[in-house]
Order: sequence, then C-alpha cells, then structure tokens
Amino acid sequence: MGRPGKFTEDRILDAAMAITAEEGPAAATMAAIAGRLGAPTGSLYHRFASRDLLMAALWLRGVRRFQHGVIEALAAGDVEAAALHTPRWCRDHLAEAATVLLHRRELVARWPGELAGELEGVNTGLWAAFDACAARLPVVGRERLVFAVVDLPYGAVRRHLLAGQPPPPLVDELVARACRAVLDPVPEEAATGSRVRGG
Amino acid sequence: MGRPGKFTEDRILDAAMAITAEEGPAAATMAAIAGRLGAPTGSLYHRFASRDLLMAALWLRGVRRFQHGVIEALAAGDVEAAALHTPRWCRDHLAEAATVLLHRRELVARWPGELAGELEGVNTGLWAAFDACAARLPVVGRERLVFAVVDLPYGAVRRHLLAGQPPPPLVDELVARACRAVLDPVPEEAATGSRVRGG
DNA sequence: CCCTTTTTAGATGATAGATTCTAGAAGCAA
DNA sequence: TTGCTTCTAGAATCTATCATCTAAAAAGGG
Repeated sequence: MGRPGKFTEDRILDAAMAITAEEGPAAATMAAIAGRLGAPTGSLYHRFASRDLLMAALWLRGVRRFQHGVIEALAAGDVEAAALHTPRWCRDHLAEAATVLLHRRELVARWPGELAGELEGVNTGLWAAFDACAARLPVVGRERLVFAVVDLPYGAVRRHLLAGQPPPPLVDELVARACRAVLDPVPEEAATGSRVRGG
Repeated sequence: MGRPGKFTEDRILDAAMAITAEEGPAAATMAAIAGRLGAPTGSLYHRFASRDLLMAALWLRGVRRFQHGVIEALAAGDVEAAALHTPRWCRDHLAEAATVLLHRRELVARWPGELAGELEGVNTGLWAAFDACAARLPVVGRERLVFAVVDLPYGAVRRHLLAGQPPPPLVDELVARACRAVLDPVPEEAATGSRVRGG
C-alpha cells in the first residue's frame, strides 16, 4: 500500500469534538479543526468529503458510544441502571457527552443523504430497546420509561455539562430517587402525605 | 409629538420569537423578522440598534415573564408549585417557552454590554428566591431544590418543546412525583424496597 | 526503483446577512 | 393650514467568514 495515514478519521473527529465541547459546534470550522490538529485543511477533505459529513460522523460516533450502555441496561431490564448511565457516562466522557447531548441540533444542520441509513439505524436501535423493556413492565407505560431514562437524566446533567463540569455524585442519587418514584406503581395518595412545603 | 409607531418593540420581538420557536434562532435574521412583520429592515433598526440588542431584548422579555411564576411560588414556599410552573407555562406560552428554554445560548451569542445590568438583575432575582426558599427547608439543601425546580421540569418539557408540542398532562404528574421524591427526607432504604426491575 | 496513498499550503469564490443611507410619509399641535 | 417630529421604505453596500479545490511533494510498501 501507499503512505500510511497521519491524521486518521478518529483523530480528526477528536479534534472536532474538543472544539465543539469547548466553544460549540459553530466554532468547529474546518480551519479550526485542522489548526487544532496541526494539519492543513486539505487533510480533512481527504477523509471527509464535506464538513457536513464530518460533523455527522462525529455525532454518529458519539451517539453510538453513548447509547451502548443505555441499550444494554434496558435489555437487562434494569431501568435504574439505564437512567444512571447518563451521569456516569458524562463523568467518563465529558467532552463527548457535551458534544452529543448539548448540541444535537446545531451539530449537523442538514443531515447528509448518504448517512440516512445510519441515522435510521441509530434511532430504531434505541426505540426497540425501549419497546422491549416497556413490554416487560406493562404497568409502567412507555412514556414513563422514556421520561425516567432519557428526560430525567438529561435534565439532571445538562447544567453541569454547560458549565464544563462532570456531574457531581449527588446527581446520581437524585436521578435514582426520581426514577424510582416515577416508575413505582404506588398510588398518588401515599405520596401526597409527604408533600414538601416550607414556611 | 410626531407620528405614532407602527411596528412597536413588542411586535418586532413577537415576530422574532415566532421564527425562533419554529426554526431556531439562526433563522431569525433581520430580513426574516422584517419579512414576517411585513416591514422593511430599516424599521427594525429604528427600534433596535443592532441584531444583538434585539435578540437580547427578546431573551430578557421571555425570561422575566417565565421567572415570575417560579419566583412567586418559591416565595410562597411551595416547591411543587414552582416545579410545576414550567410545564404549565409551556402550555400557555408555547412559542415563548421554546425560545427561552431551548435556545438560551445561540440566541444571544455575545451579550451586549449595554444590557449587562439587566442580565445581572435577572440572575440575582432568581438566586435570591432560591436562597430564601432553601433557608426555609434546611434539610433539603440548595442543590436539591434547584434540581427539583429547574433541572427536572426542564428535562420533562424539553422533548415536547423540540417537537413543537405542549407538554401532555402526564408530564405534570411525573414532575410532581419526582419532585416530592427528591425533596422527601425519607431515608434511602425505604425506597429501595420498591426498586423497579423487569424480567 | 516504481507506484499508491497521504500530506501540504494557499488560492478562490461564494454566500449570507448585518448594517446604512436617503427620501418620503404620516400624525399631532398651534 | 403649516411646520415639526417621528416613523417607514427599501434598495445598496460591505464585510467577514468559511467551505472547498488544486497541484505538487513526500513517504512507505513491494
């Protein structure tokens, strides 16, 4: 074969990821990515035909890595673990978490047609996991499940990601508690008694 | 006095808000805002010296309106009402909620120096309300409170706002439940028994 | 030594959108 | 009616940023 590559796809994506996490996706221009890597912009175009493709690849890579743990926990039927995956993963992969969770939309303005299938696959994979898990817990309902595993942890983590900080340990306790409360089939009245009120 | 205004500040902000809610802040160009209003761009500059100032005003107006209910409930010491204010307000002010809650960052890239004081005021107002309320519920702790009133409802509402839909009624129940669970001084073990597990 | 793949470095060109400017119109008061 | 002030009109400008492309050099493998 010819000359071995110096700037691999992964290294390029890592650079793009770092910039995105620090200054947002708008700052991740081709020039900025190349600059961070110490490469000329041409090198990027050798790996990625366009910026859209590059950013889409970045998003896909991150989402796949992130989803893996969620799907696994869901498949095992452990809802609480699925919910806790988010804060834990954020701790272990701060930059990637910020990229994937905070900048969903702006990252890839218009999704490249070439990757339509990939996008589809990512979504259906997660949906399937939810459906399978929801089927096991018939009382709970799919909406509750999504709330417990997606919305709740996301809300818990967002402020810290915005600050560039890993979520503190307290977050896990809050997520776990709220998760259980939301999924418990306990009737309303049982909880009403402990309504919190100051003054 | 001279001729009365045709395109008031509020009408201009409303147009900018509608566009932002539908297509994001990037779509809210001066031309787009003017177009929606049936006005020439010059008219916008008669009211707002720059786009930054316009968008900052839009954000400020929205945040003030939103915060009002939160602060009120917090002052009354009703944490659950404060938490529920978010989904409720989203229902009543869908476009404004999407603008304020979803696009915090991109809305105003660099905050105009002229409005530094306004920004300061908005923040300290909310902080003060939290501090006052936290002082009343010594056991809870400020972080828990912020989680229950800010992070949790935000997460609950985000997906629906993104879809352009008002949050369904179920959201309120989920928020209320989770809120109580998070603030309850109930020891861990009491809840552990009801751990949800499928399979 | 030949061949393939990758790197290098600038040049280019388009796009988009904020901003400005000069006239003219429209209300209000005397 | 007249004059004054404030507002509207809408095109023209202008500037910056960036994505993208090209052509040649370099580095290994066979």
